Amino acid sequence: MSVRVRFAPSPTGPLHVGGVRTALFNYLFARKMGGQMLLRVEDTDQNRFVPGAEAYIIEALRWVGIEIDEGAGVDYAGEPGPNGPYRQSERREIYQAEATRLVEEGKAYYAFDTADELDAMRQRLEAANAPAAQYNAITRLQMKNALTLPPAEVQSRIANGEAHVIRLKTPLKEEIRLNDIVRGWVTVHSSAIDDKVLLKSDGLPTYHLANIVDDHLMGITHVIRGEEWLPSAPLHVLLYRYLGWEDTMPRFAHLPLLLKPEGSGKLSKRDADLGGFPIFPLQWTDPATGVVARGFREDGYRPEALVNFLALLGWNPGTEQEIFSMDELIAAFDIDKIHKGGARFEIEKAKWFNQHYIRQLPDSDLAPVVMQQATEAGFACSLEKATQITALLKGRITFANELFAEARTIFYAPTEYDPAIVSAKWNDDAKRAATVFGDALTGYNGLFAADEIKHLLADTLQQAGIKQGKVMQAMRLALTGSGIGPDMMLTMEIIGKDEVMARLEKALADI
RNA sequence: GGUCGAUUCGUCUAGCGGUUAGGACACUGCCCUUUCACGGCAGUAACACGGGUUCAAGUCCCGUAUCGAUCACCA
Repeated sequence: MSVRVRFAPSPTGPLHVGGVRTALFNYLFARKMGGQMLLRVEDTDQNRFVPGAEAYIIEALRWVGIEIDEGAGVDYAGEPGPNGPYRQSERREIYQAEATRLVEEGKAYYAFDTADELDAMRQRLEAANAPAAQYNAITRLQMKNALTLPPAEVQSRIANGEAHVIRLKTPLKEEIRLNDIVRGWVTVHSSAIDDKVLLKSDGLPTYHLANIVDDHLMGITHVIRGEEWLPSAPLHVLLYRYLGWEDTMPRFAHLPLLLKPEGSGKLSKRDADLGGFPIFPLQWTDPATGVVARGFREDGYRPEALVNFLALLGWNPGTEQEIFSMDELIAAFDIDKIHKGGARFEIEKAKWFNQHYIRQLPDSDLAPVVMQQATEAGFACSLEKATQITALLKGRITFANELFAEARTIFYAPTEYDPAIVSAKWNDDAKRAATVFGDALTGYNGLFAADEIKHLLADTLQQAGIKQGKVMQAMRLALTGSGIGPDMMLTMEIIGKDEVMARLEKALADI
C-alpha cells in the first residue's frame, strides 16, 4: 500500500516555523516512500478563523519547496478533488453522520449541559479534591445528557432545537496502547481520557472527530505531527476502534518540539521578537490589527537554508554531512531516526546555512537585489554593474539584502575617514602616492580594469620610489574612508576612473 | 496536581556494552590575504545525579533531580 501523509493546519494565522518543520518531515517521508502528501484545512473553529491564513499557508509551503500532491491548494477546476472537499468546514455532513452513527451504536451520546453547568461541575470536583475534574464515566451520571434524561425528553429537547453536543462514551477502565514510530509503545489508561465532545453545538466537529474521520476517508497511512498531540493519541485510537476502522488505522509519529533559544518552554513568537529573528516563513500582516510580522523570506533567508536547518532539528541521518538539498534530504530521510527530545531553536546555525546557500547562488540571481536597492537609493546602476558588485561582495555577506549596504563605499564617496587609519597610515609617502597615482590616471587611456589598474599603480609607485605595501591601506582610506574592505583593484574598477581620481583629490584636500 | 515524555560540549548532534566520546555552529589562536571577509589548520568545551546488572556502562535496569507536553464545545 502506498504511503499517504497529510499536513493539516488550522487557518488561525500564519504558519509557525514549527509547523513548517512538521510539514517538511511529512513531505520528506512521503517522497522517500514514493507516496503522496495531502494538505487539509482544519477550519472547524469558526471563532478563530483568520481570513487569508489558508492562502498564506499554501504560499509558504510553496516557497520552502514542499509540493502538495492532493488537497487544498491543488487546482481541481471547481471539482472537490478525489477525496475532497479538503476544507473541514465543507464536510460537516460527513462528521455528523459518523457522530450520529456512534450515538446509535451506543458509543456516544447527546449532552445538553451549558457552559455554566460544566464550570460548576468542575469547580465542585476540584473543591472535593477529585483526582481530575472531568466529564467521564462517573460524572456523566450527574449531568444533563441522554444517559440521565428520559428518552422522550432527549427527543423533545433535540426536536425543539435546544443546543446540544455529542460526547464520546469513554470506557471507565481500559488500557489503550499505541505503537508510536518515534516513541515506541505508549500506554494510557482510559480513565485519563474524558468524555470528549465530538460534535459541537454549532454542528461542527471537534479536532478529534474530524481528524479521524478525514484521515480514514482520505486513506492516510501515517500521521506525523507535533508532540503536543501525544496525550490525545490514545483517544484517537479509541475513536478508530469505535468507528470500526482500527484495522486500517494509520501509524503515528509524534515529532519533538522546537524549544526557546534560551530558558524553558516551546518556541514562541515572543522569543523570536526578543532574539531578533523571524518565526514565520513569510511576512504576515494581521488582517484585524494591521500589525506586520517579519518573515524568513523577507529577512533574506533562502528557502534551501531554512529547510536544511529545520531538517536537522530533531532528525539526523547519522552521517557527518551537514549540507543537504531537498533531494538529498529525501534520499537520506529515515523516519526511525527522528529524536524524542526537543531541540532549541538557535538562529545562528540558520545564518550559517544561509551564508552557504547565498554563495552557491549565481551572481545573476543576486544582482537584481543590488540593482533595486541602488535604484531606490537614487543611483543609476546597470545590471552589469550590479553583477560586478555581487561577484565582489557575495562572499562577505549572510543575506542577499546586505549586498547594497556592503557596497556603500562603492556608491558613496567617503565623507569621513577612519581616524585610526589616518593617524597610522596617512603619512607623506601616502599623500605622495595619492598624488602620483592621480597624475598617472590623468594621462591613462587604457582599459580601466583590475589587472591594468594593478600594473599602473605598481609602476607608478615604483617610479616614484614608494613601497606599495606601505601605502596600500592609505590608498584604501583615501578611496573608501575605511581601512578594511574587499579587493582594492576590483573596487576601483567598479567605481570607475573618474570617480577614483575625484576621491583621491578629495582625500588629499580633506585629510 | 494527574498522565505521558525527554536528558551527550553554550547550541544542533554522532554514538546503539570495550571509542583518545566524533562532526557542525558559535568562540579563541595561527596560516593565507600587504586590509577585512572567505578559505585552511589548530584549540577551549559534554555523557544531569545516585544506585544496580556486567570482566567492562554514555550505551541495559531502578530511583532522584531538572526540563517539557497535556488535562476546553482550540486545533
